[in-house]
Amino acid sequence: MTTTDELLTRGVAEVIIESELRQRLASGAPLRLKQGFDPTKPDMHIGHAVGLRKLRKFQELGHQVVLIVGDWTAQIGDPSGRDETRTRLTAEEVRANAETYMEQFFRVIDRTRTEVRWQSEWFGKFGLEQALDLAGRFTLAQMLAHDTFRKRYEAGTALTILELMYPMLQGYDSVAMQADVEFGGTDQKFNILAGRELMAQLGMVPQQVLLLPLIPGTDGRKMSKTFLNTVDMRMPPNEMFGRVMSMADDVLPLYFEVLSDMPVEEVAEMRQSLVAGSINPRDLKMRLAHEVVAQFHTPADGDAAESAFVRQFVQRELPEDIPEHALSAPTPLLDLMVATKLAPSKAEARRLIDGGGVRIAGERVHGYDALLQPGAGVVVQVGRRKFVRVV
RNA sequence: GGGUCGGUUCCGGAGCGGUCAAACGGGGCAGACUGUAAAUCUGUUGGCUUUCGCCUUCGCAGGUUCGAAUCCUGCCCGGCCCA
Repeated sequence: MTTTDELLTRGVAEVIIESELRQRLASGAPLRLKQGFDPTKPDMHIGHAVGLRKLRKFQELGHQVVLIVGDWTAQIGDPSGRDETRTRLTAEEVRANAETYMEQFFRVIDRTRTEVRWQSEWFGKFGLEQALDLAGRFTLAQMLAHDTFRKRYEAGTALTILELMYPMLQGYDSVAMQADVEFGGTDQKFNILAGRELMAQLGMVPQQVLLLPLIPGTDGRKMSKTFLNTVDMRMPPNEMFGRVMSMADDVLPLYFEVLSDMPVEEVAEMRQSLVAGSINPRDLKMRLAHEVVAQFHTPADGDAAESAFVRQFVQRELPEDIPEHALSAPTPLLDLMVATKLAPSKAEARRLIDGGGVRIAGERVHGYDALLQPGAGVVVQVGRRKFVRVV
């Protein structure tokens, strides 16, 4: 059983207001834990799982999770951290994305102690009168306290009134759901505090806040779809394993802290060992990659992905699951590469060959004129991870 | 409504009549080194063509010119200033 101390410190960036939240936890009454997600993309990544895992720990202590599907806010687009207005999504796009979200939520959290609510339940019947009332409860000065808004305002880039409404809508969710605690990444601080503000104005007990750290992606920057540096919850095991292995070494302690159940003492030891250089980071990363795959798929998938990784990248053997491509006649290499998607165009295929990135049966290719025979069974390889077997 | 600056290849951002498929940086891809790490170094980054070359691309539509991303006209979109 997780202790309250660990619950509120492990993998937690900030608690507002800690003493109050401790009191409410101590009271023993089940709390309503709110977290919202804007389904702007079909895939969730393991950064999202950080918050979900924390919710799960609370659930194990008997608390109730309320997931808000931000079908309205997704259409505005959270301006936090953005230097320009986001593209607005249509209701249909949002709905389709939300479908896939459900399945992903429940890879981590307990379905039986979760209430899923759509914003359209309350905003769908929101009238202009209510919208204006909401807008009247916040001042421009308050909004400009938000770094993102202030910077854009000062830089003179476009900033719509609609975007200013975003925090208000998210805040209203907390009112509608009577949330006791709201969970979110550190980038959500302003929006979540707007919820506290609104609740207080309406005479409710302001929600407590648990802010979770944002984790870095494969390139060291914040994990985000926009940067193409994510490890997605729905990635196939081998790819997921590989992505984790390509992570920078210094993410290891944080990753173990927020994405594994490794005891905190052990995480602390690991951090020291890494600094002291008394442990090979690669071995730890293998363990992490295994842990991540086991968690989002199964432990057996984790084992399989690990041995496939060792075979392919450590021992440099061919992977087991090479896609096959049947030929009916002798085929020029360039055509084959395009047909099998090893290269997006013949021009790119030539560049890859020039750069020494193409191999046939393990031998580096030098000219463009190689011809592949049907039934040859040879493997054509581009780079270290793209393979096709010609049959 | 008026004035003014601007819309360039994935992104940022040069170019301002031919030598422009378009500098430079970022990102991506490939190679070297490795632990598919980081850092570093190298190459490459519209398509077709094995060469010559051809086609599409610089907000949109026309026009001037032997020739335009570059000049002109109209339109659309954004920033700033004035009202």
